[in-house]
Amino acid sequence: MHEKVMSIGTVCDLTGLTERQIRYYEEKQLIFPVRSKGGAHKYSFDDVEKVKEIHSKLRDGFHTFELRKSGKVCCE
Amino acid sequence: MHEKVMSIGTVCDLTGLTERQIRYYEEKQLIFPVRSKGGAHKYSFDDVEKVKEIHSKLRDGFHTFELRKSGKVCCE
DNA sequence: CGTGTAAGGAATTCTGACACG
DNA sequence: CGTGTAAGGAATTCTGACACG
Repeated sequence: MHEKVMSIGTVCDLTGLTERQIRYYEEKQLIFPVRSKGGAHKYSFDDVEKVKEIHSKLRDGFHTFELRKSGKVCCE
Repeated sequence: MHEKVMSIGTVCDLTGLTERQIRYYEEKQLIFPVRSKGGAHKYSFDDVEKVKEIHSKLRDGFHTFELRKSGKVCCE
């Protein structure tokens, strides 16, 4: 489930989050989608799970830089 | 692996076929993608496998209507 | 810090059709 | 029959930025 095949819109559907949130997590290096020819970001099912967990941790009071350092959401 | 999450471009990448071929197999009711809000077709990994097999059978001399009837590529 | 939004451009996908054979 | 292509429109995604706080 680490094949990067879905676009951001699908990730939004699966997680219930917005494009903005997903792109922000990516900007903070918590997830690493691949780029297709046209520049579109492609995500895997693993990424979907990570995004959900990141959002959950943020609600618990954590910050993105803490999540990155702790490796709590870096499962590769 | 039956979750419909990828767009046709990704299916092309994974199968090596063209959009035209994939849409044709769909027109002949050999694969059944779901539609997202915007009208885009979404495919699953199962669909990718089916597409590969359909193409393989066609090269072997079969016709789309035969594949549909025989159920050789209808694994749902 | 994490997220919302308006902005313009670029790439993707869709449909129906003509073509070959 | 199965696939290629040119055609125009609609929906998607991208990036950088201003905003709040």
